[in-house]
Amino acid sequence: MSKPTTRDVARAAGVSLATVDRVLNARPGVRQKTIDKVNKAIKDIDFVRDMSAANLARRKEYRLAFILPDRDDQFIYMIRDAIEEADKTLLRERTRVSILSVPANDPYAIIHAMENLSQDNVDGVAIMAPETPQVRDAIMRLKSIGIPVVAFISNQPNADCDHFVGINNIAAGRTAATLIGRFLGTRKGTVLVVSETMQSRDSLERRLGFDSALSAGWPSLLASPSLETHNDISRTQNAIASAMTENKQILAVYLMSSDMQEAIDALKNAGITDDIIVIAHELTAHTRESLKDGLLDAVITQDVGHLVRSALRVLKARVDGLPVVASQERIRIEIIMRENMPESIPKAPDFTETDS
Amino acid sequence: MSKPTTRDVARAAGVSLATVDRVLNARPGVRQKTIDKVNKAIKDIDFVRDMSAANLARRKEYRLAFILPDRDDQFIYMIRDAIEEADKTLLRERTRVSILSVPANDPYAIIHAMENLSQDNVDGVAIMAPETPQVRDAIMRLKSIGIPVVAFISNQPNADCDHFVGINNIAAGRTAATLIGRFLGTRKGTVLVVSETMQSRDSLERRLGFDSALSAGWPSLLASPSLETHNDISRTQNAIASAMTENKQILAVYLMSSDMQEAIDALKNAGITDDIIVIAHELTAHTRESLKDGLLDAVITQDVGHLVRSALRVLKARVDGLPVVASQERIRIEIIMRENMPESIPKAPDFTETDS
DNA sequence: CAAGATTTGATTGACGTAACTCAAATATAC
DNA sequence: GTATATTTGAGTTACGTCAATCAAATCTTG
Repeated sequence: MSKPTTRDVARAAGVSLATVDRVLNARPGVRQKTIDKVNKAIKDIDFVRDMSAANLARRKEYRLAFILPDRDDQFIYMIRDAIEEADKTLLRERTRVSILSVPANDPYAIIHAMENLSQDNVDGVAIMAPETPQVRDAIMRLKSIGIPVVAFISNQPNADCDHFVGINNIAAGRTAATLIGRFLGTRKGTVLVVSETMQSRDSLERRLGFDSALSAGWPSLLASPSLETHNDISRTQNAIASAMTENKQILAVYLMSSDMQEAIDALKNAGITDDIIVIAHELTAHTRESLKDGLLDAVITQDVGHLVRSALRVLKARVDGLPVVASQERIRIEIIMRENMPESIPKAPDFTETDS
Repeated sequence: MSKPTTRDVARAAGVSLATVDRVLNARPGVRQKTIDKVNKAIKDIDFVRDMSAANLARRKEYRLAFILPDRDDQFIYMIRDAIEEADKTLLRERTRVSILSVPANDPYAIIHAMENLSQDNVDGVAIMAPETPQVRDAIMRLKSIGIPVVAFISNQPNADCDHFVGINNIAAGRTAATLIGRFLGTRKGTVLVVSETMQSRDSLERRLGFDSALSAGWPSLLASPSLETHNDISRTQNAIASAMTENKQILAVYLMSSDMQEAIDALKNAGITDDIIVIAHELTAHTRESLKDGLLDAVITQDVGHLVRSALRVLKARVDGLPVVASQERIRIEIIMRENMPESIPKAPDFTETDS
């Protein structure tokens, strides 16, 4: 006996095909009693709706969009690449993925971009943005008009997003502290903490996790106040140089934001020695190089490909009203050292069929 | 302009729909000249065949199978669970996944199981088995009758598998050595290496990576010869107990095989102290517990859900003659410490639709 | 150049679901 | 009880591809 179809459901429930369709697609005009009858029949005969047939018939296209800051940042570039690759591969699954770049320094640009989104633009949105009341309101608007929204990399705990695709930053901070603590053993001294800004929730959470793990596990190590670089090269140079010369007790450095190439350069210029532990976030071309050099001792990272695909899967599931597989959507906190650094992955394959 | 269909291809190539179909599905009776014409048209108008429609029309089911050892092992259990979960979720995509358990101690059982496989059983196979000439031959037979095969967790470099789904075990060994080296700093002493067996390629590779990284980075640390437990509890107890008492210089222990609960128990019984670093493989209920206890300092692991899904994706792509997305199929070597241990994930959701 | 073989065209009915219409049946209100 | 609103049935067309048939056109070969 082959797989049951909607026809079988109709027969089992003693209703017509039209009614089954109404129930399956949550169309109005069906009594609760009938709905229950149909659902029972679905369970009884173990019906699972054939998504390929459904999508075919529905000739639906999933139009999904990412809103990203237009920062000039290796990490953002990697995300872009991953999105473009995903767009290519998902073409055959009737899914189009687009990127909306918004100026990172203009807090209203993102609001305007989001205001232009509606049902006839887009079916789902992934947002990477700092948490502000305006962004929250814009997210709420999208949700209210029935567009699923996921928070991407930066969480938006107060906007009621459908999902958060990203790592637990408190745990990431704890991990950084643990690595530094274990690498330093019983030595006594200071850990210099550098962040692009402490305005963002991500930084605050990392700092929180870092401090709690460090003080709990390695009381002999003292974390410095957060040195903020604000994306300003000369400022970064000066601040780090003076921090390194003033404080001779610095045994480790925690670079809390992503792709802090200026800070790494500054450390080099300040004549940092090999025995000082340096930990950074996100494996990019830059951090990869510094890991090889030995300047960086470990990088805490998340897989951008996985992030992007996870966001797309979740959005698609939301659009279809399906549950998500929680275990698949957990983004892992990865620890990369020189010894387990993956080789650079070749670019996306081309999609000429390889029939023979 | 919406997505091009076979009809558009036919028009662009100046041939009939039937011919396009013949070319697309590699049916005989088409001149090379015409084939080229059609392929050019496909490229020109950027046609991608709609797999859902194709599968629907073809009413094809993907029947995929995993061959697993029936070891009584938490890691294997986790793999089983992941496969069953995948089977449930893939039901709606006309994919059935089955598990063939073969006795781990009987080297011929797997051969017999594989001999029973043919085109009318299965469309693709993932094999987790030690590398033997018999297994290699059986894989070659499957390949020769057109069934894609991937090596699962244990590589089969001499059988010409379509893919290897698993981690680079040399890199895993290197990672273990690096963690131990960095955690111990400049201390001098011995690292006890324990493996279930050294017969398997996995163990050999891990050992290779471990030794090379340890001797290169931490010449003050000496790795012991591999202590083999052969899945024998009392033997494990005795061997570890005597190793620990005889050699007072043991600063670290590397448990090279998966789920070595007996070895962990033996270490406990031998009165292992907190300052001895212990590293194990695979995050299971057991190792998770020992991480919490503080007995284990780190676990090197691979995500079973990812492993299973990756194997299924690759097999499906092979069946369809499509390329795989390399970056998505890279299995990561994960480092888990107490501080970044993911909470236990709730079991698979049930699949009652959540339309509202 | 005829006979046969090969290649191509035109057409049709699946596959399982969606979306729509119109009519018929049933429920609810007054 | 009738009038009205709500719920259900029956039927149709479409989605993009596959698979098959049969006829027509085009190539080979001697």
